[in-house]
Order: sequence, then C-alpha cells, then structure tokens
Amino acid sequence: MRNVLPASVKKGPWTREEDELLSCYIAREGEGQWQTLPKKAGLLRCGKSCRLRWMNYLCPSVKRGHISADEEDLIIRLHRLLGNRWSLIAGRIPGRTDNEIKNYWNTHLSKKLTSQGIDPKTHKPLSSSSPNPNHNLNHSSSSRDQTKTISANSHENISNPNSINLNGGPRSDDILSHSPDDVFTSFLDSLINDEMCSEHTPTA
DNA sequence: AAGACAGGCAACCGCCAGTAG
DNA sequence: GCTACTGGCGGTTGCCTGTCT
Repeated sequence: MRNVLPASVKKGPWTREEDELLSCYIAREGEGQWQTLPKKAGLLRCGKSCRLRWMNYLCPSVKRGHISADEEDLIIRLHRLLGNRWSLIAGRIPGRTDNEIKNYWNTHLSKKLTSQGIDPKTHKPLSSSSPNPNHNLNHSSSSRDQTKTISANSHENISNPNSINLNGGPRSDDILSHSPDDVFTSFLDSLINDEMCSEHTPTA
C-alpha cells in the first residue's frame, strides 16, 4: 500500500507553530528521513508535506522576495534550454526553489512572452507554428524525457568527449576527471554560454 | 460597502526513479 | 529478478488577497 495516510494527518497552510517544530527538528537532527520525521518532530503532517515546506520556505538558503531582472532573464534562457525542468532551472539560480520558479513562470513569464509574440513553450514566434525538432532540446517530448535526453547526452559526452561542443565549455580532460553531476553542470554552462553568444553574435 | 472577479502563490497529488531487502 | 519503500519531480488545485464594478 502506498500513500495511505492516517486520518489525523493535517493538510492546508502551515502554522507558525508547525514551522517552528519542523525547523527546530531539522536544526537538531538534520534533513532526511521525511517519512518518520513528522512523528519524531511531533507534527501531524505527511513526510512529503514536511519536505516541501522545508525545501520551499523554511530552508535558510531559500531567498524570498522579488525576482530581479537578471534572474528573470536567466529563467527565460534556462527554460529555453531545458523546458519545464524546474528543479534544474532552480539549481542554476541560487536561493530560488523549483516551486517558486514554476509559479513565477506560470503567472508572469509565460504571459510576458506571449505578450511579446513568443510562444512560451517553444520560445519561437507565435506566428511560426512549426516546431523545429533540432532546436536545442525536443520540446515535443515530456519534460521527464527531456531530462533523460539531457542526461543521456551528458553521459554520452563522458564516454565520447569528441561529441561535445567544447567551445567555451569544459575541456575533455576536465570532463573525464569530474563526477557526472559536475559534467552536467559544465555541459549546462556551455549551453548557456553558447546561447548568450549566439544571441549577441547572429550567425550568417 | 459589498459582491464578483482575477491574479498570485502555497500546498497537494500522482507518477517515476532509485534503492534496499 | 522482484517487491516495497522513499525521495524527488512536474502538474494542478484551491485559498487568499487585491482590484474592479
């Protein structure tokens, strides 16, 4: 049986007391063990709810408040590269959570792009409806598939360094000496750099 | 002043991948 | 190899608040 919660489990907005209980417990015991955490911390919440609350609101590294123009620009660029991979996008923007970015995209940026005549899904002009399958990542596939594609590419690059465009990106010997996560991070950096270069130096 | 409406955001839900037994 | 469990993710919902009529 999965997701069978006791009838007493609480839902809805968190109270200040609950926040304090959760924060104190994690400060004392650390993160993790989310399934058993609520009971140990004296909370009537499910583990998932505790994790979400911590990750999106209580974690000290979370930066709350207005998203700057630079951050907004970065979100748009990353979304163009990654699609709806909010956790990946959030990972590139310090202090911002996937949920916050997802909400900001859905409430602000998608409308902003639409008002500029840009399809927020494909980042192409709304007038040209035919998607280009070779443009960066394949937006027609599901977001999870996109992750697989990106990951597959990045791992392929480990075994075959010649297949990666290293212009401005990581050197092949760096790739081989780094963990897969580092490789992916470097790969993403190179994609972003390429993106910015191509935007400022249009090709013939 | 009050009801209707829309926008923003916190939180929930369901699915999937990884992993331990 | 199979099963159950856990953590993580993206999509979606629904409440709260501000604005409009």
